[in-house]
Amino acid sequence: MENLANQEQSIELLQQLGLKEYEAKSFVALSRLPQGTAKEISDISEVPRTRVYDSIRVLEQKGLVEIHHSNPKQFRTVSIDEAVNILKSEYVTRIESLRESLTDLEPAGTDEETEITHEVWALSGGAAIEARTEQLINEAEGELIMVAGNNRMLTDGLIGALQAATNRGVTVVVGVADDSLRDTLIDAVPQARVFISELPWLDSSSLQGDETEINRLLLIDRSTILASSTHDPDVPEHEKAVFGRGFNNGLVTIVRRLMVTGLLSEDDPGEAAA
Amino acid sequence: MENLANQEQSIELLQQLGLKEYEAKSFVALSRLPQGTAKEISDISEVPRTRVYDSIRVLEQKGLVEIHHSNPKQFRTVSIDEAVNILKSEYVTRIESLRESLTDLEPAGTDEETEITHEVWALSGGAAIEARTEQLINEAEGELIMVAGNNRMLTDGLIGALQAATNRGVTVVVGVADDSLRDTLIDAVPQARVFISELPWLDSSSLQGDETEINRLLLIDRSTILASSTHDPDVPEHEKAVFGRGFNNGLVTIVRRLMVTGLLSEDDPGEAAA
DNA sequence: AGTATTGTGATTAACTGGGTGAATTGCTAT
DNA sequence: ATAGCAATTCACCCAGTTAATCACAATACT
Repeated sequence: MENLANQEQSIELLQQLGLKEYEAKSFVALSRLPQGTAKEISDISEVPRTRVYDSIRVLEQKGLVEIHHSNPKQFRTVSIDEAVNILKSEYVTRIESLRESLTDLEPAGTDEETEITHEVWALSGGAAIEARTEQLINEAEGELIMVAGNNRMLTDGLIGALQAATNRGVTVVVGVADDSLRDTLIDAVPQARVFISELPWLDSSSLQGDETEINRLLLIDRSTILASSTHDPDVPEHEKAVFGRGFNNGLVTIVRRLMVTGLLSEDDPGEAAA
Repeated sequence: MENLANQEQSIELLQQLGLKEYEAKSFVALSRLPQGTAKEISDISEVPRTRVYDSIRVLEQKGLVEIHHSNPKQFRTVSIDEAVNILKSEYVTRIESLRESLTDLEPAGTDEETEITHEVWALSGGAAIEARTEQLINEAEGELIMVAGNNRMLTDGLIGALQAATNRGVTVVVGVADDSLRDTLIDAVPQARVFISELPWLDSSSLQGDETEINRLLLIDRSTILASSTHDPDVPEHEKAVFGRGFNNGLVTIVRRLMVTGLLSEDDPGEAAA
């Protein structure tokens, strides 16, 4: 039965990569055959036979399928690796062109640079949040406090950034979820202070009906914070974050107080005063 | 005015990468501003003000835009690099998932393995054709004749494959369009016989009204051929090819005769007999 | 020739996305 | 407070696209 799932997933992915439903289904059907006619494809996919021809024609023009002009026509896919590489190169070139053309867009001159007082921004998506996290870490000048509610939040990239931060003299305090990561972190970033975070306000179970987990907490130089949460840690796209800047920012003030007191007093009250 | 073109291209590319028109336009507009409100975005894009909100919301969920929840709401894009990386990773994961799920699709058991007598297949797209070319080169056991109607047809990958072919004892004959490539080829694949192809049947100008150029010609072990052509060498997607297998295949027979006689007798009649 | 199968084209139905305006919300200035 | 204005959301319509079906021509097979 897992094959069924594979089939569904293949179709889904192909559609996300720009193919139409019939094209995706025809391609997957054809992938399961050494070669096939319109009838055979129609039989094992749910594509009306009369529409297989259109679909295959498009696939052929994308270079994913070969056509043998006999009667009945025979079709077959190029190898999976070829097909995937074709799709990949298509997107790689698009992405690179995009980077270039975005880079030299002409700035639009709306002179009113509305100053934002309480700078609190919302963003979502694991990738975006991680990128922002790394950027903030690199901005740190004096102190950096970070709590990872979940081990997979501490990627190699972030650890590298933490390392760089300690190297330029930033005080780094990191909370992690369990021992294993604690040890690797101590290895990688020896100057950092690492602890196991068991902070009560991290624990969602204390709040009834709230399945939201806190993923990341970041406090940079006591003036910039980033907090992210998610309902389902397995779906990075659902991660949501707010981040705020400015010592006098309301959000920053609250979180700063929570983190600095709660955190520094937790397992080493001595440092809280410092 | 080049900026206008950049703007157009950015919008186009973003749409190809899966964004809707309004989303793409909003993103590009916002990219030209340090930050902006719905009104500002609507002014410099052609997105109705009331639809900016939908669009931005989607962009935010993709991690491309940050939202400042004030009134009026402020929006801003993440940095270009972040944005591009997010899009890239999105597609990289999709491609990789696709490769996996395609790889273990269950083969469909249509027992009738219809044997194909005159195996002549059509395929299009520069990438697909090049991949097939390389694969055929790697199949060669005894003799390999290749003519590139155009210098850009001889990529590094192909040259590498040719090299490998000579190393396993395959006789390699390559025709190229001009001296410069000839020299680099001789360097890279010393055992190959390289010549400048000025074959009359390669020259489209001899045929009135036919703008089609021959791109590649490939003859493997005198039993497999690949021929590709294009109307416009600058648009790789328009390249079309046929390839055929089997010593007794009609197409193969004809092309084999054309190539072997016409080619080998052209600048060195001595070898034609051999 | 007759019948089944294959291929092409046209036609209809369903859906998606662009475009527009009304209803709601929130702020500001009487 | 409340009228007025801007900002925001919501709901709807229209057009283009795509899915789905049908009718018919072309081809092979008996």
